[in-house]
Amino acid sequence: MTKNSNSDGKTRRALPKEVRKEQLIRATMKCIARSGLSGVTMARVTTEAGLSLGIANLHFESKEKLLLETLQYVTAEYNRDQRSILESSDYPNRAAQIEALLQFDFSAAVTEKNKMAVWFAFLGEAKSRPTYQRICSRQDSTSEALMTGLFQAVIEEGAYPDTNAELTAAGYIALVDGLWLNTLVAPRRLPRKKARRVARQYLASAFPQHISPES
Amino acid sequence: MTKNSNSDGKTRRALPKEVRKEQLIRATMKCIARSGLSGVTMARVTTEAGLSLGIANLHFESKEKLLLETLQYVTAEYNRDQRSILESSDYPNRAAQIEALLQFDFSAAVTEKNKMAVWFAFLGEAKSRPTYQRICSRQDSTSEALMTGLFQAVIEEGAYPDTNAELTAAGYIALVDGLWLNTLVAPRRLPRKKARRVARQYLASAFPQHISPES
DNA sequence: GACGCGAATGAATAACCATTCAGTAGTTGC
DNA sequence: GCAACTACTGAATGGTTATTCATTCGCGTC
Repeated sequence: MTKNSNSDGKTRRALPKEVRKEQLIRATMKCIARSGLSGVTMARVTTEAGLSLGIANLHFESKEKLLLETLQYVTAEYNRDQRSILESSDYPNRAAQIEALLQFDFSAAVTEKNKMAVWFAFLGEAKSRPTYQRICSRQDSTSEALMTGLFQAVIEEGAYPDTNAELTAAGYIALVDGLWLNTLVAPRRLPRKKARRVARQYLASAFPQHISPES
Repeated sequence: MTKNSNSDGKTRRALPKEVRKEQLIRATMKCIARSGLSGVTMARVTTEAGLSLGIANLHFESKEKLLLETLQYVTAEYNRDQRSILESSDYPNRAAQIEALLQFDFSAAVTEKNKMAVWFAFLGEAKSRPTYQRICSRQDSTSEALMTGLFQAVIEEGAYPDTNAELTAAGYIALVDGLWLNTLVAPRRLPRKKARRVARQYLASAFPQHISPES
């Protein structure tokens, strides 16, 4: 065994920048979930990470940058995975693609408490901070356009003359945001699976020939 | 003319507690909208109100209480008016009642920028602050139950065997939240009237015999 | 096993901000 | 027009917290 056991942190240990950064970002997420954005202090974050006070300023330049990178960490993953579903041409049909989107949006990984807390903490401040706003806009033009395109194709396939793809996509995006928010704030009242059933019912009533309201 | 003209504030003027409190609450709303919850300071609030630093502690006991009363100010009005629509028996039929709900949720008064900013600023912190959570839960059991009851009655009237009142109500509540959020953060992408059209489409596809998808 | 480098520490610093309160001025009653 | 009272002011206070940096320590190299 080397002098620095990797288990618990009695001994100080030099580690590559990337490892420390991720460690601090995860600690920041926990702090935001536990005490809100305004309750985040450098002392709390570094204690949570089991490191010393100065470390956050060493790896990130300032608290502001630590917060920004934390937000980016959460959104980047979501955007990447959602994009890959929307842009894929590997699904047997469009119904399966929409189904995948639904499963993804309410998967345990996406709706993880810490991530949702970070997301909405920043959204709450987004209106007054252009930087947050830019990072937060997961429903950016591209994603919304891709989704509208998918829905339009489904509408043509299924002959749903009364359904408007653009409004349905905007609705789905907003509905998911709202369901996440309600699930985060009151998981008792709206557990994840119920949230998914609600979203499914939305899609089923827009595209009855493609999506069934049950499971 | 008395020594204290009520026009501009050169002269100091004693006013009843209620007037000052409302003045300070309005200033707080503006500050939250401008700089976010974490950017609110007593100095900013009192400057915005055109008063001196100490006044907020005089009328509210602490900053925390000022913030709490600001949140209550915003939610109380919403809850009162929404309740009165849900509990009224004066509508010619249930379709009109739902229509009123929709008009109300996307009226200019309800979606006013300052109010929405306050609402979501607190929601962003709600998970970690039980007090905020309690005040914020507009979708409290009672309202949700009333809405579910209304939808259930409509389902029976219209013979929509595949529609689930409970899920539809939960969905409407979440959709409204999500639409508000998107409208607040990116009014360009989702202007108020488009948000209303999205919500209308949701209700129209759940209750096609009662609500039409167009205006 | 000593040298050097970069990672990590945490006491000290400085900025910020809620709260206090002694003083000021408007208001009311007589 | 004079008290007595109340609303209001803002400089001073003290607590909190981001940031700095001199020092410590681990680790690879020779």
